[in-house]
Amino acid sequence: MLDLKFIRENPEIVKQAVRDKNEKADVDEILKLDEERRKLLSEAEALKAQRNKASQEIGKLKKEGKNADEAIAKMKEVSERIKELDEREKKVEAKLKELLLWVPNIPHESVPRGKDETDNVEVRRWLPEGFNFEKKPFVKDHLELGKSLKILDFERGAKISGSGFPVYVGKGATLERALINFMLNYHIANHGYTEIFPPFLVNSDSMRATGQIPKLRDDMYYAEKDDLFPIPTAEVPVTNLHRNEILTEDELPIQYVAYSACFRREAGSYGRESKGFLRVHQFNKVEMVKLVKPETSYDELEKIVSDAEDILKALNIPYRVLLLSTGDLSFSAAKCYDLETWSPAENKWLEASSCSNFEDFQARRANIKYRDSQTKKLKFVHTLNGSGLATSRLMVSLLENNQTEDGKIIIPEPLRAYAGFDVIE
RNA sequence: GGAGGGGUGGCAGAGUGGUUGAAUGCACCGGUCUUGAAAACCGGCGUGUCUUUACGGGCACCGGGGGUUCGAAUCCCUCCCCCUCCGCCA
Repeated sequence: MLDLKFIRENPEIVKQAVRDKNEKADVDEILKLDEERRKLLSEAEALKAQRNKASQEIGKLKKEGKNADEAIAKMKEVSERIKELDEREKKVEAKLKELLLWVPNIPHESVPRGKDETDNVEVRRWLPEGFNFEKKPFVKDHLELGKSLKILDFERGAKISGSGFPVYVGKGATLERALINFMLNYHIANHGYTEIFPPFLVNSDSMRATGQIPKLRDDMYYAEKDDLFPIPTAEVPVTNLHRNEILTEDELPIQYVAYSACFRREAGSYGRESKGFLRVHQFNKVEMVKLVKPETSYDELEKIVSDAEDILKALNIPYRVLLLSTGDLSFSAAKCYDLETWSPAENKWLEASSCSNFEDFQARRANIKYRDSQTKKLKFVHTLNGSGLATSRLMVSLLENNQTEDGKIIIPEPLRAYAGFDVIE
């Protein structure tokens, strides 16, 4: 959420952001409601001041045993008028708040302006020793590998839950678990994160705070009976850990890493990159979340990207880093890098991580502040998160890049101790 | 799911309709004292919002929402959360 005062003072910047992000929030309507609300407020508050004063007088009169009927009758009228104004003000405010939730965050000045993902900018790429993009003739895709090695079962997943719910079998299941543990331990040991194991179902306040609702509501699963949402990412519960809290400056930066299953309806995306692991309704992800002081958040963003890259380097997986253009930038983000891993079978890059700085956009919704030691004032923290990483897309690259001519999978060295085997055959 | 108890400022904890935004203690900040520190003493110390060039002023907030009243932390309704006991259960 943006600061209403900021919108009031910089409507053109906000409108530009709405256009750049291909959103359709009605800034003019917001400004109109804002003005109306303030007008109603000042009128109602003047009357309340009058009423408060009179009520004190009445209290005094009664204490002295004097008659206060006249004053009471007069205030009764004033109270009626206040009630009327309050009701109108509340209606306007509710509408205003609803509209505000649809205003996207403003892209950072360093974000390239563009209409969609085709305008994203490749920042760098990293390729293992001796790697080349030439497709070897024996290369199978992850579906074929999963089937021939009996480590992935999409058909039975579809039977028990529907398409997009893969089942990991045998060494496939173990490898998935090894990958998760490796990534968690790596971030804890080398990057200074504290592990969180969060709830996988959260309430609507949490979903609103991180920005999933209202905009992405249809992409979320929902347990109506209990008013709970299965999380689309650990970002939601972990960022919300400190919702409505005032942190001390010396607690910052806070760095959490969390594994969670992630649940996404992916409504309307059928047929689009939906093969196998490329788009699923449930997947596993290790997520990094940071709460930091505003002045450090862009440095922290670079660090979080590099933390995710370290995993890919350790696993020897070819990847590239993209800086998203305004048109591809998510609703809540001010700046975002994607990490894409190479799939030799698909002959293309696959998004495996997304690292974003939300500045104070989420903190404002979640009401997460800290007290600045210099000014003694409360300020909103900046929040960031990055996948470190999502296993499904990563698994595609991992399997495909490590297959041998005779159809085996060589397990990358760092995962062997976790998996307990060196090869899948 | 059933029965009972409870949610007040950073924390602890008073307060049951009329100068209570809220006693008191702790914590915190400034000062006096001290070579320094501690103790003691003095003073300060919530958030949001509206208004004002500014100083300041208004309003709201005692878990959330609604109601009664001239007036609500205090009374009523409703929801949420926490604790204890019972039931069920991985």
